[in-house]
Amino acid sequence: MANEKKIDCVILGLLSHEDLTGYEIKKRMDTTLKYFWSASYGSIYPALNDLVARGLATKREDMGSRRNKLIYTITDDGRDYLKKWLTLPVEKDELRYETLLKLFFGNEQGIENALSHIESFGKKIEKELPYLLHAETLLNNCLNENTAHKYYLLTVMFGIKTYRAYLEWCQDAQKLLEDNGG
Amino acid sequence: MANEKKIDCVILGLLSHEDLTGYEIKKRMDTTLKYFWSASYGSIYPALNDLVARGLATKREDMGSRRNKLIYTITDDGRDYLKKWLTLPVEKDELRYETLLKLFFGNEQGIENALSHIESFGKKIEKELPYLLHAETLLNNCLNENTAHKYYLLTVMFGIKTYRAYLEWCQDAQKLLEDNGG
DNA sequence: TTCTAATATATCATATTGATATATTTTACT
DNA sequence: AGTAAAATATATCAATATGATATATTAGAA
Repeated sequence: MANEKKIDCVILGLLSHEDLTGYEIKKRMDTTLKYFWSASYGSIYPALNDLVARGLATKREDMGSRRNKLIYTITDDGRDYLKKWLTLPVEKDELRYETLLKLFFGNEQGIENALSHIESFGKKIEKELPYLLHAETLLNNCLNENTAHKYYLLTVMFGIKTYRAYLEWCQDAQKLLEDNGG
Repeated sequence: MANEKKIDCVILGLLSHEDLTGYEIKKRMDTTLKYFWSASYGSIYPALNDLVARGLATKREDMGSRRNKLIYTITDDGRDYLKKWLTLPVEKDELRYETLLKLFFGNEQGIENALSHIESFGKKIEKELPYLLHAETLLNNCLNENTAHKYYLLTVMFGIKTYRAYLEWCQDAQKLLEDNGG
């Protein structure tokens, strides 16, 4: 049981919470998980077919609508597979920030350009932080309703801590460039 | 001039500092850049050939050794390409942390498992932080030698800020799970 | 001298993205 | 009631990247 594809594990994880369509899985990725994971339709739909073929999920058509809606459910084997993966050591935590790449090579364009990238970065973070703070409040208020909530809260807390560190860094970085300018 | 492949930009960025072989480029990736970017041989070598074909870099054999060593140099066109890319807005900053994924779905395995992933994560960060602190000291001591140094320092400062935030989060996360356990 | 680690280039199956095509259904507006 | 726009939903594909591996040379240690 090696070589677990991450996309399989994420999908099974989401299906362990509730039955979902491929489209809904993508939405979860783009809202809840986007702070630490992402995936495209081009990986989600093939993975769903594959999970069904391997007996880790089942597929049914939604009879309640005329729409071509395919709802996926995790099987017992799928849940075992997910549980097993959860115990395996983490293989890779990767940060891939184009902003830092542009700053690292920043000498080629100079200070104004670097400052503008730092400003854009800071604005993006400032815009997203309120959503994390809101999520933190909500989760703190319903922590005892469902044991799963504290695990969601963990990831939200991570986002808040790092985003605040990012904003502090923006200030330090601006200061360095301005004091050390020309 | 749209659709710049990131691998092309990173390689040109490294070549803007000094002439390098593909192997040396990979080493830079795995040491200096690894905190915010990565790339494999499978993307580096084809990209180098492509850059030469497009006139953005030149290739020469190292005559000083019998080894099959190919040294790459950035051209004026390559430098223009890099400079242009540096002014374009950042397209994507992405964090992809398997640790957070396993924690998000952590309810399926429980608290002990989650705590063990947090502990591993914390140890990994504690191990890497000294290298960043060392780099910070070195760069601060030679900031006026080369204008490029302050740009390197910017990325090191980012690493230190975020790694310290990670360690704080580890403590908060452990506390939450232990207080809220069972 | 011989073994190991580092240097160096290269390829390839597998995996993923990002963009796009297609079609239906719901919502908002007139 | 009609219709335009937005959201829902599945799917595919070229371009790209990874991770593993093959191959060979050279430097340094024992």
